[in-house]
Amino acid sequence: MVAEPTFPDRRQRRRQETIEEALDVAVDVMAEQGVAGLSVGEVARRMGIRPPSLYVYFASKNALYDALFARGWRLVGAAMAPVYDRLDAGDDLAAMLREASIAFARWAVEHPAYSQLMFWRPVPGYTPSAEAYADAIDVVERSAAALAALQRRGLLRADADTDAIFRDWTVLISGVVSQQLANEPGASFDEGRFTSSLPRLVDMFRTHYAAPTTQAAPTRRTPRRGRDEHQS
Amino acid sequence: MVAEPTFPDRRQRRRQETIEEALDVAVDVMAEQGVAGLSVGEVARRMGIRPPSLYVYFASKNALYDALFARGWRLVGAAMAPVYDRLDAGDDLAAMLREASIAFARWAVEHPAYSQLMFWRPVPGYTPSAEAYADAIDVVERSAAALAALQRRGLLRADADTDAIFRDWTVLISGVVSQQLANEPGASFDEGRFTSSLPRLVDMFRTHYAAPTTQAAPTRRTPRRGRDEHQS
DNA sequence: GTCTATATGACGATAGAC
DNA sequence: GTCTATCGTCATATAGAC
Repeated sequence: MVAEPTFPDRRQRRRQETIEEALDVAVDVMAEQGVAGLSVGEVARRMGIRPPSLYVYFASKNALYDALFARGWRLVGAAMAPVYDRLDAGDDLAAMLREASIAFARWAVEHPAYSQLMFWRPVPGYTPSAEAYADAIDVVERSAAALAALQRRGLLRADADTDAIFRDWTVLISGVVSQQLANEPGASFDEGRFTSSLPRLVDMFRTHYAAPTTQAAPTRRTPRRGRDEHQS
Repeated sequence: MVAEPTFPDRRQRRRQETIEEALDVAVDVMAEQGVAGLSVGEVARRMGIRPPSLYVYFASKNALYDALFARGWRLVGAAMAPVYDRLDAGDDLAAMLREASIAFARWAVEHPAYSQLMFWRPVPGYTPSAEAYADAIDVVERSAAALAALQRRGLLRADADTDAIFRDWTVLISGVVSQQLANEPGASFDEGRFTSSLPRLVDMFRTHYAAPTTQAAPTRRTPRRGRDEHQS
């Protein structure tokens, strides 16, 4: 117990590397065999270890799915991060919506195995744990907050229900992703028949929800004050 | 071979009834265990027969999936049939689009097991056969034809690409269905958060694609003739 | 068409030696 | 942390008697 030969964090780093490798391999397997076709034995085989060894890192097969689910949402969240920044600062509504929709849909289409696990629930007996689900909620709420901010800043019409705007937004994106993954699975994002429709659909959304004023409301204090200045 | 004791078509009817029963039970199993969790043994168990007996009716498990896939598309096609009729005759674009979207989405949400098998591809190792796929194509092409007819009749704008209209339409519907099934699986069609957004989204679609003329073009021969009168 | 019996195999998961 | 060995379960599918 005293004077250990190796640093504990070094052990932990090795461990974490093995876990990451297992997850990478698992994604490959899901991509080839289908999400529900993932098997612990196949992952171990491809890693060059025996199936029981994997149980050192994952308590069960569902724990493996859970790690993949959480990792997927963290990855898509990371892919969206720069977009959120620009959404909070930019003034060009059309460009921002286009960029946001593309960032999400592109990631989803280019990571079909993750997407199917995250957006559909194709694995009998697996439900995301509360911990894994928290990563999903993070992304969803950041997206909802970004749209709500656009509305607060006067870029989206004030007379529309904030939740409805977001719900319609997710329907558009998930519709494109669903159709693309289901009906043209092999196609790239840039060449997909459905992903190609994304700008047009986003434009439809923007036309419907853009604030009537042509001039975007500035972020700074404005002439018309006294109202609308009371939120955190 | 001569003078059979029972009528062949009677035998065939019994056989067909057994097949239908097996499919009904299979849908129940998919609904409970997940689409990929369907097992021949479980179906047999619930029917009160032994697993090998099912192989008299279905050559393999994938043949069972195939029958379910085809049956699902025939069912949704039947559910849509009256809607197609009204689409071809009616003049109220908003009402027709609303009705069509609701008919499809309602069926999908109320038959989640079928829907997941038909719209997503959650079963490792199963791909619909060409025969089963033909039933899917029937429905898709009838829907596309119905929208194209609306455009030809002047209810949808002539300057929009016919394929694009249909693609956007399917994205809307499938987006609603996907989101509803994935995020609020238990909810009824009438109470679902996403299905409730359907009328609003369809209205967005209509606003975008409705022909600019406020007055709908009549179906009968009209003053402006000589053009547009040449289709089967 | 139904059954019993069985081939055949994969899977998830655990025990315990090293 | 890795392995061998193994348990137990479930699955699809076939052979052949009745």
